Amino acid sequence: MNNLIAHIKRFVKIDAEDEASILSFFEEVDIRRKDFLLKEGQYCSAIYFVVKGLLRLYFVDEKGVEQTTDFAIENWWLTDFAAFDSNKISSYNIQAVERSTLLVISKEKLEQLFTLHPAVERYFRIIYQRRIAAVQMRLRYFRELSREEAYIHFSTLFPEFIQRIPQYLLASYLGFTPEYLSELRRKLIS
Amino acid sequence: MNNLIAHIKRFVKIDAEDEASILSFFEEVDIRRKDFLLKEGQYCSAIYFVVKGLLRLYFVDEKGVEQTTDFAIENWWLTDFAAFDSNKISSYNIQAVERSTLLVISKEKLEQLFTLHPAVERYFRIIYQRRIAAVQMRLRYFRELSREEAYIHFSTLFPEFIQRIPQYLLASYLGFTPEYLSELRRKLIS
DNA sequence: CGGATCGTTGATCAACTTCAACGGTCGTGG
DNA sequence: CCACGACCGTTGAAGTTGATCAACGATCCG
Repeated sequence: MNNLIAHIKRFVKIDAEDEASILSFFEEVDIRRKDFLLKEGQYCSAIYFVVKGLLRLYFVDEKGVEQTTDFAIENWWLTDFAAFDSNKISSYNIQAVERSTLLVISKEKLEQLFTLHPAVERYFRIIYQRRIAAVQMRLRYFRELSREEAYIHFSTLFPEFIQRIPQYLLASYLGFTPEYLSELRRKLIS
Repeated sequence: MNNLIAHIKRFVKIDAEDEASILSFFEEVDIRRKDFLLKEGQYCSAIYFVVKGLLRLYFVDEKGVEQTTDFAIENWWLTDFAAFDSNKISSYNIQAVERSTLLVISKEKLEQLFTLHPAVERYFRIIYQRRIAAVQMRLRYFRELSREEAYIHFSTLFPEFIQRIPQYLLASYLGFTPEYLSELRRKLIS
């Protein structure tokens, strides 16, 4: 069975006969490493479900440095929510860190899907709620922990994830420079 | 007409005859300045809609310093989403900054309300989506701007809000010390 | 094999914190 | 209505954390 349907079923009940109808709203997309799903300056009218692979959301700051603000692995949804919600131009990029398989749905189709299958709207209400909880926790860690503690925390919490991404992306995600991460690692090994 | 109903109607259509039914799920609560709706160590089984007034969400860090992570003014929802969603004990406090009037609903009642009035679940899906967009933007400002720039940005964007809160709460919200904010203000005035 | 990409190292520097002390103001009880 | 105490904002000195810059080494991939 499809990953997405399995994920939806973790949160809401859907009839077996509705599964195909729900899936028909989505388009499956394969994307190579380093390819883009969204580039700064474009409208962001779709949301992506990661079936397999790894995506990142980043922006480029005024100094030209890429700042990674989100990752998405299997069973995660990703988009530039600010642009998606407001129908404005995005100032973010979405790029594949690994070769990835996605399910894509446009904003309009998603709204049609909600109307036809209210259970899916409930599913989104639930995963949105969990996401708000997750972001709240992340903001807290960012606030409460020093950079060193944040690195230790994150790398002990998600060791398998650390393996999948290059170090400079982790540094960017945690909000510091690759040089500093390098220094931290040396300090922590000894 | 009630504030909450007006707010819901900004996002979804509801029948006039449903308004009373929806409101009957909520309890109106008045709370004095400095009083608490939630204390660290309690379960957080309710969510609050601010009819009038101003709330803050904060935690106490390992040094004993209060860290304010959210404010809620009129027409905003507030809770500790991490604790609310997971049914775990909260590590946050919710306190009234001003005398406030709230509408309160428990998690169970909210779920009953969703089932009885799907339009309200749609309303929550929509405001959750906007909230995720807002938090994403906030995380970006936090990342992109220096403390000085963050202060300038915030105080020009929400001048009337700045009036309502003491300076040490603003410093806490922006993630720095009251002393540093004081220094910034002096520097910026001259 | 060759070039680009990624991680490392060390020196210098800026941003922000910490701590301690002081002055003003607000609200509350006498 | 006044006086007192708690709370809040300010100031300055010293200390930390993490950024920046430049250069080098390793590795991966075409």
